Amino acid sequence: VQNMVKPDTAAEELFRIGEIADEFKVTLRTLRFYEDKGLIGPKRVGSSRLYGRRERARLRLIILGRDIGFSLEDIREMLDLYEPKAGNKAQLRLALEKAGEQLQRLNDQKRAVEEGISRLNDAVAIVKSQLGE
Amino acid sequence: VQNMVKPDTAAEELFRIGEIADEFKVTLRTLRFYEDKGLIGPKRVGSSRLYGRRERARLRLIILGRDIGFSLEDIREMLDLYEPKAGNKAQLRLALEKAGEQLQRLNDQKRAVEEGISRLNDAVAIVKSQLGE
DNA sequence: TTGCTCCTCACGTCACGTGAGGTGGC
DNA sequence: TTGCTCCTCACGTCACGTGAGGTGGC
Repeated sequence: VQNMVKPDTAAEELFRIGEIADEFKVTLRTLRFYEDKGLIGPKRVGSSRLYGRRERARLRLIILGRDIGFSLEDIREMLDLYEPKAGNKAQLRLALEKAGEQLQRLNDQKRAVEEGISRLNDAVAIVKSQLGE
Repeated sequence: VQNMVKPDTAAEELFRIGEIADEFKVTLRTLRFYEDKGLIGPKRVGSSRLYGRRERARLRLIILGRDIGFSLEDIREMLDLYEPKAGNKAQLRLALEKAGEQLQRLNDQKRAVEEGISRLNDAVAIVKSQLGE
């Protein structure tokens, strides 16, 4: 029979920068840059970086936010929302306000992307007919 | 009775840089930058710039492309598609290829934006409940 | 020893932002 | 003369890209 009891003192799984870069499809430079800006703080062994659960969770949010058009500074502020210490009411209200503005921008962006898709499709159709296909 | 005949030798309507900036919601600097990069070429009267129909049409496409994530260099190449001289078959095929890749990216981007919208909405709901509203 | 992966500077790039200092015509 | 709008440099900024030159352990 297998042992049903696993010690939760099991060491956290740690990844090297190259593995993280592959996982999130970013460059090493990008990961170091985000660290420089205070967005993440991997552990160190010697001079090498090691990324755990917390850093990977933050990275997911950073990259999502970045792809959506947030500045890294905005993202840094928002990340605090997901940290347990974020209990300050005034700060939460501020985050709500920012989120509202961003939702507006996101909807605008979605419309722009959709318009772009349809325009590109139109252009492709025209070019194809010009090529006689 | 009104005159039904309008001379089509009527002077083209020309706009100053400030008017164009308002219309397209960009800065003067942006318009001068695009000119510097060869994307537009307004007429000059003395040192002042004057924008006609052609420039405004190009600007619409430039800004749409930019908002959608094209580089200005990509946009410059694409603009040639809309110019009458673009008859070269090889060039049209190349544009088709580029358009296909871009459609792929646009669809990815649309999905990212949609995911961002729903994540932000989720976060807003959580924060609101924490604030007891 | 050779490869691989990691490291730290540090300059380059892209798309503008932001003054500085000045001209032109209502 | 004062305001307004326009002009040309030219340095700054943001989010990295891209080497240069070097270290560490399988």
